[in-house]
Amino acid sequence: MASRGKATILDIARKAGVSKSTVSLVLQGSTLIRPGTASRVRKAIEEVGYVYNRGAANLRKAHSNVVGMVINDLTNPFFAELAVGMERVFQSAGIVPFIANTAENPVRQGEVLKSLLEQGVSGLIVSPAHGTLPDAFERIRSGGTPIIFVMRRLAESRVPVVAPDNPWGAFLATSHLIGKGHRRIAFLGGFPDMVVYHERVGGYREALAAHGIAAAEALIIQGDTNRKGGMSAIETALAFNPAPTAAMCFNDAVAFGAMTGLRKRGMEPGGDFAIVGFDDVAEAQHYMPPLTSVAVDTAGLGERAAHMMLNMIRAGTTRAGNHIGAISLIVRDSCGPDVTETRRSA
Amino acid sequence: MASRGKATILDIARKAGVSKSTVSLVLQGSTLIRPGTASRVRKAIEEVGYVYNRGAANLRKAHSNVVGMVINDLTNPFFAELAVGMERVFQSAGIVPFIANTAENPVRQGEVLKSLLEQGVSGLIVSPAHGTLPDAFERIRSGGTPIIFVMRRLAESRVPVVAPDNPWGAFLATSHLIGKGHRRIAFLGGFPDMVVYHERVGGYREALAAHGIAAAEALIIQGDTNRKGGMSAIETALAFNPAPTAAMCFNDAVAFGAMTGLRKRGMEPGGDFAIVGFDDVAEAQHYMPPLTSVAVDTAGLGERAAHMMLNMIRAGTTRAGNHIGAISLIVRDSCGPDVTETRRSA
DNA sequence: TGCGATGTTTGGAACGTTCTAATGCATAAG
DNA sequence: CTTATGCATTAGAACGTTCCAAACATCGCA
Repeated sequence: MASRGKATILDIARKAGVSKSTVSLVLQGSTLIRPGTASRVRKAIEEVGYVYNRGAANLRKAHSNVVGMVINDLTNPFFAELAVGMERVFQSAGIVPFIANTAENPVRQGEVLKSLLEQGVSGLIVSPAHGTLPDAFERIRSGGTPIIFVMRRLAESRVPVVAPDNPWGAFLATSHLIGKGHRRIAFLGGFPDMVVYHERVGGYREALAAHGIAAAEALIIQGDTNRKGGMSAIETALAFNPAPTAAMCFNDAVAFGAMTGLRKRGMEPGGDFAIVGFDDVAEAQHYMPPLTSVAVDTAGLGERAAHMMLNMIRAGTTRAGNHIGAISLIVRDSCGPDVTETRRSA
Repeated sequence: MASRGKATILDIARKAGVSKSTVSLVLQGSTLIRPGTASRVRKAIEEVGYVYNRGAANLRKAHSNVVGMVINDLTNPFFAELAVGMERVFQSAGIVPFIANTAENPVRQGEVLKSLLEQGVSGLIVSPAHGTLPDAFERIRSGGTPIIFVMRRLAESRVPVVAPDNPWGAFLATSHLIGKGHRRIAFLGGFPDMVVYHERVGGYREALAAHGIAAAEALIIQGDTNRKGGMSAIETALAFNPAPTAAMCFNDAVAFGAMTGLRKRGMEPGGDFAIVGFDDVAEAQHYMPPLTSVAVDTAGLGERAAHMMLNMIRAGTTRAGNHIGAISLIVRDSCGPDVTETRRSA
């Protein structure tokens, strides 16, 4: 019975002795149908194990209750948190979020985007993969599908963005390091083709300048924004002479990697070298030593992005203002005690 | 042009001066169409910015190229890794995996499952949320949709499972602890309504028995299978007198939590108390101290599950054999040096 | 010239839903 | 006893695709 061809609205209409229109009405909870009829229909639905065919429905309705969230790296707990933050909002708004991972690969991102679009998503929230070209997104946007970027933005793009205040976060973090007495401070991780990179390096530079410290370009070390990137970046940093005594990291993953790298060289993060991260992932407070980091209110940003998307969908527009989230520096132990004057000049 | 109503196969047919059937054929790469015609059609497609409507297509075709992966906790890196492992396989098989997170909530899981089904997925890979009842899945299965469980299984369910060799893993890990000289060994985390729990506790018990150690029921401490659960479990464990000197943890997240808990009490994991985890997440080797853990070949399990699903879809069956993956104990520093006889009796 | 074979293209029905307009049927109003 | 008013239900066309069967074109060959 259930095995050959799924049951349709028509089957259950027959079973309940009504027309398909009535069943459809019941399905969408119309108040038009008399309660008695409605419950009879519902019983039939239950009995047949009917599953609604949203594809067929969308064919007529043209708005689809599913949005896509395209994430560049789901194995980074930060993005995982972000994703579940958004998911929560969508779920309670009755719309279904599908998560897709691009593994920082623009080609894969293209495929994923295509699939989502073909599936008829009514909106897209994207954290673009490293190396993405903006035109694909412009095309989607001008095609009428609401789309917004989270965390990352693209240089020449007019897609609305939800992101933390990167320059200010980096400024605060770097200033903290300077306040501890450090003067040779490295910046680890990220690539110049990411806007976020410029924002964070910018904040770092400004902090140095504000304290009259000349930025040493050689201490700005590019690299992948994950643990491995952090390990090799710190390696490079320590090879310089004189070596830096502290590092501002592109994000927490890089910071964790840098810490591991330090230990490999027999140095203890916090004691021998100060590290500050960015994102303040859940792990940061449990790490050894607990990581000083820029908290960006991950869940809050996710929720904000989701709400923005909801509004865009409701309003049927592809435009919206940007949102720059407030940040705060969470001081823990990874920067150790203040560095003394004598040590600094050593 | 693009703004009012998306372009359809018919629009592009008009544009290319052919029939809709021809366009459809081109779209599915049929060799029937003359190359010249095909490229003319393709050009038209490009020009209009046409996006394929998979919903409409599935209406006729009845098999859908999308599978759903339902994960109980995406913020646990272990499951994130598992998900991307599966994703890779699916992607290269030309089918689109949608990831959904249930946040360990059976109600949410129900909603997610419903949505996925309505969307017309051709298969489902699920890591069931804690507290799930099996009947929902049995219904899906008997409805003809291939479904398999990963990592977790349900007691009374006949759904195929891909999981690591839990009993053997726990046996090995516990034996390692015993070999180090520990006799009072706690088991931390998990709940008895999870099959995995029984498997792992079972292995733990067997190891104790094999070495003639009586299991102390009070040292088997239930709790959430995340960091927080680990923190409170170790708390409970240490309150006993005599306190245990080592713990086998349900998974790495619990182990990390337990380590944090130890430090809170002024004890150093590895030195003062031995900890072993389960899963061997990427983080384990970078932790302080590096965590001894049971490696389950996460990516491998994910790939295996994905391939199994692919086969089921191709064969049009809802049945398949279980797969129990081999495990191996990765010894690192979290169990410290051997405990001496005198210390053990202290 | 007619015929089959081969290769390319096409019309139209079908898929499962929504939605508009129309229907039937009470009841209330005139 | 009509006629309007409201409520509950329904027929049928649409949505964008696939696929079958049929049509058309071209060709070689008797």
